[in-house]
Amino acid sequence: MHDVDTIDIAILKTLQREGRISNAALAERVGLSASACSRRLDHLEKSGVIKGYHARLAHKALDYRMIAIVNISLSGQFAKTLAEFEAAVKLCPNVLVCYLMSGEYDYTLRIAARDLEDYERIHRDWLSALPHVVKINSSFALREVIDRPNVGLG
Amino acid sequence: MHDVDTIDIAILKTLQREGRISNAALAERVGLSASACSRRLDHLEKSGVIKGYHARLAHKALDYRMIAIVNISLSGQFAKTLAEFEAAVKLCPNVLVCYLMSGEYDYTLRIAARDLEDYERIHRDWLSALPHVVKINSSFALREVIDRPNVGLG
DNA sequence: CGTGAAAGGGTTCACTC
DNA sequence: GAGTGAACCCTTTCACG
Repeated sequence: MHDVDTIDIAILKTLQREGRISNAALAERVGLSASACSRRLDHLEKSGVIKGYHARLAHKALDYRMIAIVNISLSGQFAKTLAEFEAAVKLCPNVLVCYLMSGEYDYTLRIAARDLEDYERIHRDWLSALPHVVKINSSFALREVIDRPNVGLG
Repeated sequence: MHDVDTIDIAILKTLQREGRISNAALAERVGLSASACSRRLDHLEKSGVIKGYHARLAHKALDYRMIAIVNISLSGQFAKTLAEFEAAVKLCPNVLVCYLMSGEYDYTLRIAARDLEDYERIHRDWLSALPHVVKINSSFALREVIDRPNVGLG
């Protein structure tokens, strides 16, 4: 994909934590001139190492106080079954994360809800209505211990 | 926490998708002057609605190809037990997410690893070594279906 | 791969309504 | 709360080492 050297790693580490830092400040952190840093950053973005930049919002400030982890099993693992389920799940704005999994359940979802009543609505109107679902298992987060955007580098 | 009006929502939606957009471009998107937009952004950051900005990196480009979901139970739920576990888990750089949960297991973790061998090392050297652990259950992501940084706004 | 300079554009004031 | 203008700072690109 792209060779990533020590200075690139320093750039990535900084941008993981401070995604809106100015190029000038970033250059100083990693010990480069602004122009050299700008070129490297451009390269990292264009080669796909950096996939994007995102503001992290306080779910609580936006009145999303609940996080549920939901495991779902489908009636089969045919490609068509999976594709139909995934197309439907992508339409639900409360789904933060969805993985196809090995093991007991086919999918693991992380879902944000305003409160228990809101979750009940999501469960009834969205999750239970998803195609091919045969088993749903929900549990709720009591507290967030860690939420890192990326794996810690070197 | 803070009153968030329609224009604030527009600002937040934009910054979720394009965290490094310039203030001038952001102002144009939401129909404000640059100075008004800058003031609102400042307010959203200082009041804690925006918790930070982060580059999203290609785990694959950094040779992290595996995501594991790990459920862990402890020997008790005393505050001291939880605190000791959490302090230890925060030291492991491969842990992306950790929630204290209701239900069968006490914690759910999302872990990034380079490959199965790397995961085996993490499991042995980190997870099994965490204090008070009595039960570990791992499963692996076969494919990422959804990974949104935040809940979809209006 | 790095530097420095220059042009263009962005950010941030004080001020105004 | 929002807009304007001006000073200042930053980004980007260029020629060059």
